[in-house]
Amino acid sequence: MTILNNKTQQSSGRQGVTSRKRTRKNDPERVRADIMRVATREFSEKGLSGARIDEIAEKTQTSKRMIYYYFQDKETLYLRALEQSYQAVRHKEGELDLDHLPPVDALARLVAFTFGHHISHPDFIRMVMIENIHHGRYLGQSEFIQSLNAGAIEELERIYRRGVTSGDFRDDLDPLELHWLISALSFFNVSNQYTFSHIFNWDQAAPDNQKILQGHVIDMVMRYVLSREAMLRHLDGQPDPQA
Amino acid sequence: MTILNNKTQQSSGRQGVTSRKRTRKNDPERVRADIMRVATREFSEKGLSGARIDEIAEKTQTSKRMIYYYFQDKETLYLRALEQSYQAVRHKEGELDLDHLPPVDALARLVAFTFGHHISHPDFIRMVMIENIHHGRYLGQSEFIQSLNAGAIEELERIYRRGVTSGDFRDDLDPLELHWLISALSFFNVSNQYTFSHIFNWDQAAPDNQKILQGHVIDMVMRYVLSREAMLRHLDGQPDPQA
DNA sequence: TTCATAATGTACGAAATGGTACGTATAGTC
DNA sequence: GACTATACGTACCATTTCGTACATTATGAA
Repeated sequence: MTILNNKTQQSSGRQGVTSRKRTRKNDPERVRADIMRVATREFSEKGLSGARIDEIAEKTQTSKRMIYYYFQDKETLYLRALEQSYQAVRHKEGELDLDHLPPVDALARLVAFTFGHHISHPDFIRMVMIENIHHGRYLGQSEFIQSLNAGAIEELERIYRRGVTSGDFRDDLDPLELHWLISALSFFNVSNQYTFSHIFNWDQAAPDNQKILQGHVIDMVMRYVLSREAMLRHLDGQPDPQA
Repeated sequence: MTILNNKTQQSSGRQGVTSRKRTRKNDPERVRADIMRVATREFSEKGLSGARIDEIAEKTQTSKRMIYYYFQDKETLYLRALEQSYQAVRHKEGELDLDHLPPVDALARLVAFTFGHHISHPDFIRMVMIENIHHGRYLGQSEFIQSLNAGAIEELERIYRRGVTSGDFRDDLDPLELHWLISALSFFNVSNQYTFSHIFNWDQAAPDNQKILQGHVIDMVMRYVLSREAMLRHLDGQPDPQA
């Protein structure tokens, strides 16, 4: 039972250069954010059951005690990490500034952005995958995420309506279903890159191939949405007359 | 140290109706298959780290000992379950009998089948999701899976080539990339149904909506693959002249 | 200054969990 | 029937892992 009792004089030797005494600084916001940052990475990498609270604590500036102080238990911590993941990828409306573009260009750009945005946030993708493995049980508990994403398709809706009005787009599509199609292609590109690459011995993540796939996705969506007339122009490679 | 030693006369009371004595029957194949069946379900439901060997053992007719006897450790068991999942969904070439159909019809049918096939095998989808969470580390160890899927796109390749020859399809597509597009749409439909349904308050799994989505996917792929001429026929709703 | 409350650190515990030691039974071969 | 390799069961162990008891310090208000 040799318990070393080095309470005093035991300094982490990291944050205090001037004061060598143990002058603890209370900084709840920082501690919370620190935990969240580490937890999000751990959960997204290893899943809810794979992540270890002790490991999260170690990678933190603080202790395991604080995790349970700010978040009741592992599941709550996971839920908060999930929420933060969703929040982190949510881009502000109008950030793309698409409303001034002709519908055809606007849609092409939105699809291109969505595709790239998914690539830029692999840990978000992983969190969503993990959450789906859990049948969306935790997401269902979060009214926060629901409200957050409620307006996620407003931008697409505006573009689509403009396109229908201008005659560039067919008028029989549902923006939600269109969003589903775009999401599917963008999501799969990140989520399944490992298995797909392995099985077909094809380096899907290689920049060249990513460019090819992005081109396919954009073109595929455009061809699906364009009206008959716009499609003919598209097939003939003619520029948009409005441009 | 009270150890109850009820070795004899301790019968599970399940499998033997006639013989009341403990007449154990050696049946390696059955034991192995039993373990595999349970393990596959457990892993696909809870992931590699979430699944519990003890729980798998409990749901088995046999004991934990046997799991380690036939499979060295948890990871090997997972790998075998992964392999079995891939094997289970692999359908035989020609099973669909598409080669006698005109290319346009054949492709539409292949897409429809792929979409439905994914729906019919949710645990396979889950295993693939889980494996991607693990960066495809285990799949990489299995030459079995790779050889299994090598010919997975041969059917699509044949159809595509026929379509190019007949003039129904454009000639600038790569069958592998085409397969990627079809897979993405079919996979996402199962993998992300929980989060997507929740976020947009839309019951994606409802039969009506599944029909709608399947229609979108088929039509989207067709529009992407059709040649200019075939596209015009398609847009005008005219039947395939070859039919 | 006093005092209450929020914030933090250390050590520990109970249960879960992957894996194994050890012994027994089965079945095919000679 | 004797023998041996394979198949199988029970109890157990070492470690991991989530979570907490308990003590202490910081901070702001009265």
